[in-house]
Amino acid sequence: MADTVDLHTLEEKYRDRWSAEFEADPSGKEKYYLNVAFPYPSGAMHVGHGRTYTVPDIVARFWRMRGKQVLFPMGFHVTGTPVIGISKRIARKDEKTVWLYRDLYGVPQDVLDSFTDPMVIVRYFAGEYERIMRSLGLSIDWRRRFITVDPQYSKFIEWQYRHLHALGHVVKGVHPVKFCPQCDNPVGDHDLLEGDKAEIIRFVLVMFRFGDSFIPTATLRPETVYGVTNLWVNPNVTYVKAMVDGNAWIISREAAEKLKLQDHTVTIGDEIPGRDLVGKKASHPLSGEIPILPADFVDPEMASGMVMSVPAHAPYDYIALRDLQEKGMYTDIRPKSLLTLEGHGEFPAKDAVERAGIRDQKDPKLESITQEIYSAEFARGKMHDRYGGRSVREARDDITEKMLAEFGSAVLYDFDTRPVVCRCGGRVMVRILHDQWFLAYSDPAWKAEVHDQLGKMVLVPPETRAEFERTVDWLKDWACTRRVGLGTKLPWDRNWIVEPLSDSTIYMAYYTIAHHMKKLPAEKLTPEVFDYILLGKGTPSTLPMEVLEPIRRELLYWYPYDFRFSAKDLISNHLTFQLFHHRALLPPELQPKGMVVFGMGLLSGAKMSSSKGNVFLLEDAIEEFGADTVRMFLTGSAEPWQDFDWRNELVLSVKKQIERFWAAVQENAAAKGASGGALDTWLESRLQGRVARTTRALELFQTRQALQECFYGMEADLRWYRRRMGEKSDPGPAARALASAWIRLLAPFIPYTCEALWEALGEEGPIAFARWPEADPEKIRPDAELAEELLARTLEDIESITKILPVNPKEIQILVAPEWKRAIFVTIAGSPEKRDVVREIMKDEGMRRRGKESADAVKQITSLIHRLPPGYREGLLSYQVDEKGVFVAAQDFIGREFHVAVRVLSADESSHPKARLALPYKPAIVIE
RNA sequence: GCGAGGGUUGCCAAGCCAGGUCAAAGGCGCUGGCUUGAGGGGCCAGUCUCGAAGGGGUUCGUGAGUUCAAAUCUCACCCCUCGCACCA
Repeated sequence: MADTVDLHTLEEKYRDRWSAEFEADPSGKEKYYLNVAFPYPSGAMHVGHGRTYTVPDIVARFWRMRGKQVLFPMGFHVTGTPVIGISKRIARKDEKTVWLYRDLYGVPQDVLDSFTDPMVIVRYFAGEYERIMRSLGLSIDWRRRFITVDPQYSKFIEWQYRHLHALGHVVKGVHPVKFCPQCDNPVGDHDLLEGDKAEIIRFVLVMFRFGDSFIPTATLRPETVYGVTNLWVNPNVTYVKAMVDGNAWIISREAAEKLKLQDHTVTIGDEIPGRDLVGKKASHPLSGEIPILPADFVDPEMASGMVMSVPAHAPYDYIALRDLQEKGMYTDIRPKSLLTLEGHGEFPAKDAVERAGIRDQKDPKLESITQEIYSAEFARGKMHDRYGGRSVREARDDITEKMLAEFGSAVLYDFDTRPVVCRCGGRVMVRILHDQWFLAYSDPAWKAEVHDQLGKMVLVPPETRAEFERTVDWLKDWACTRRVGLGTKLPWDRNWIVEPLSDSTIYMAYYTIAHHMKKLPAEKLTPEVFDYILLGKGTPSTLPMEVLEPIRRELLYWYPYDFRFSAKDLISNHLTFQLFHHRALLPPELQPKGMVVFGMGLLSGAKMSSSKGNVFLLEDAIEEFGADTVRMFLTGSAEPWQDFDWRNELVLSVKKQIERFWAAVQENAAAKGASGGALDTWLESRLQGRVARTTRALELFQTRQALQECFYGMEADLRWYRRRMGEKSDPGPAARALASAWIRLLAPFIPYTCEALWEALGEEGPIAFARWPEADPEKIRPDAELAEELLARTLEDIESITKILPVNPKEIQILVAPEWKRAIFVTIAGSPEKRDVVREIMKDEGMRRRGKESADAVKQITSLIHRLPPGYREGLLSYQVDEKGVFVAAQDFIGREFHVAVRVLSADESSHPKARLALPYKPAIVIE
């Protein structure tokens, strides 16, 4: 008996043997192609990555053993900006970054010194990823590895974008972005110190004429211009007169700065104190001449810093006006209603303010009331007939258009919350970018294609379907080009780089041909070449058909992919994007077939985060526990789509379990016991069920469920088998069969251990290609399983009794129920309608003669049947179990268990009062 | 705030869609016993609570409801996770 193994030696040995074992070429076998979202190699792998890649590996190994030709490839995503930032921080010896890379990730100093070049970083970590993935035992075809800036891959991107452009899916547009004037760059939410939730809002500037100038008031509700009674200006703020595109505007200084970034030429001129404007008049063609009034709530940082007042419909305006009027000022101004809203009076703002008991314009409740009125009026409001009589929703669009076209209005973008601060400390503003290219995901026709595609796909788990469908509806145009970062240049506009998410949408197809592409010079990979390889169109001139034809054949062999795996955070972008691109670029027969979405990883209950240092490095985990332990823990503690929690103490117990498995297989495989009797039949029968359920679980990607069956379940069966057999005898042939099947069932999960055992048992060939066990229905013996179940249940009963009894038992009697009770059992258990059963039974002459005894039995048996597991109950109906025979055969066993003599007899042979309690499959037990 | 998913007995986690089979699988931890090579070994049992007989009582985020019957169905509320865009 080889008790322990040196896992590390063992793993190293097979790692070498496996180096090229999983290279997969087209063959006569049915293919199975699965892939995972590739990593961005900017740091070390942690155990969370470990699970992301182990789950598909288990699936790959499973199908391989089931005889499919399996492709499991891997590449690296290196496009984008993060590594550029990292290299800069390394160059300026940023403390936190150096700590992260040198101390946490363990990058050697000389390597770290070269990290000032971003390409060095990604190449280094791509190498590290491969090394660690190999040590984790991933069955990847490494010949196909590529990174997203390989020149051949860039050619592939160029081909895609030319097509998307030609199809009208890539369009040019204007795009407001968060922008830091200090950095002179757009900033993403992750670049922000403050205000990362701020959204860009589009305001319409309503231009009020004020002498030779304009006062632009910013609003989200331009249709309310008909209800304007006055303007608001903050008397304590100093405004400026600025020349904007040749016209004089009176706005806040902040607003002037904003306008500069939004396609306006702005020259700031004289200052104008707010209080100087108070009491003067302004006018607009749609509202007439109105006065300018003072209000403290007017914020110079908000939009233009000028506000038009609609007291009938805007609570702030109503309150500010009321405050003034209570002091006896401007009492001639009346709110002016512009729409009707069901459930509200003429002036909804007034109703709401009064209902909420708002005191003045500083009341914090005003915010929510404003929101409430705004939503209600937008959803259900109807303009008065004199203002067109349309719904607010429609009127707003009309009036916006009209104002922009005829009344000199402009658009001003601003944030909904403030402040928004860049990491550099500078104030972030909205800037309009031009010439930005977009993927037109908002196109309804394109969306419809993706909905259609989703309908044809298998989504695991099924709950994600709703989220995918929502995402498709919700998606807007996606800015798909960048000015900075690593990546492929947009072929027709070389000032732009294809954005990182946008260059990784159909790369799964590239894996199928990547190893061929590597051998071809990039400059020969013209669009025509890809047209031929991917679409079968044309005759490329740069390369001979003898070269291209096998490449296309390989693509067609593997593609489309069967399943794509990824964590759930990619649903709202990548996983959905790739469906758009597949539909746009590839024919119907090459569309994706399924996706599996993972949960996230926790480390001892806390979120795993590299930047916070709360990570457990995968390499350390493999070093400490062994690759198999890591794999089994990561896939056995939760199903792939559930979040999992890495806890060292739990991992350690998994390691012990594997060691137990190792010893148990050795012991049972070497067993020489003679062909066993009923017990071997039982074990063999159990095994068939385990095999069937393990297989089923893996077909459904349920790694945890599969392990429950093929690890813990098998172990429990084997334990019972050994316990029943007793110490002395040697395990029989069923145990040897189990050992062989067991190794293969676990091979996808713990391949190193299983490969070693497979070899130790003298089996031919690598276990990765061994035949997956199949359940043999001939060997399933429900009667044998029922008999053991009966025994086990009775054993439990005896145990619970002996525990309660304060005395040491000297003898156990098992009193089996008489035949007539079994007849009742069969009648009741077999009857769908339990109520009439009693009457039926009592019709029988023999039953009636027993009187109360049979009536009691009916009651007891009904209650017993109610408690039996359904499978067990049905089994007992279909198969006769000779109760007495079972207990007599197990007499020695029971005696051994309890160290007392055991007698088995029929209940009607005993005069003991307990004897009357005997029920079918629940014998009376007398312990004395 | 919006969209999606989730809250089960010390912990992890089945069960919930198809209501009774559920005091509720399995693993971990802990407790006790056995193993007459004790130390990260194996086996057996217990682990909500009461019980001198295999049984009873109270539980499945909170509160209501439907039903003969609810962890499972309905409604409301509380809490957690993921996503909310140019970022991998």
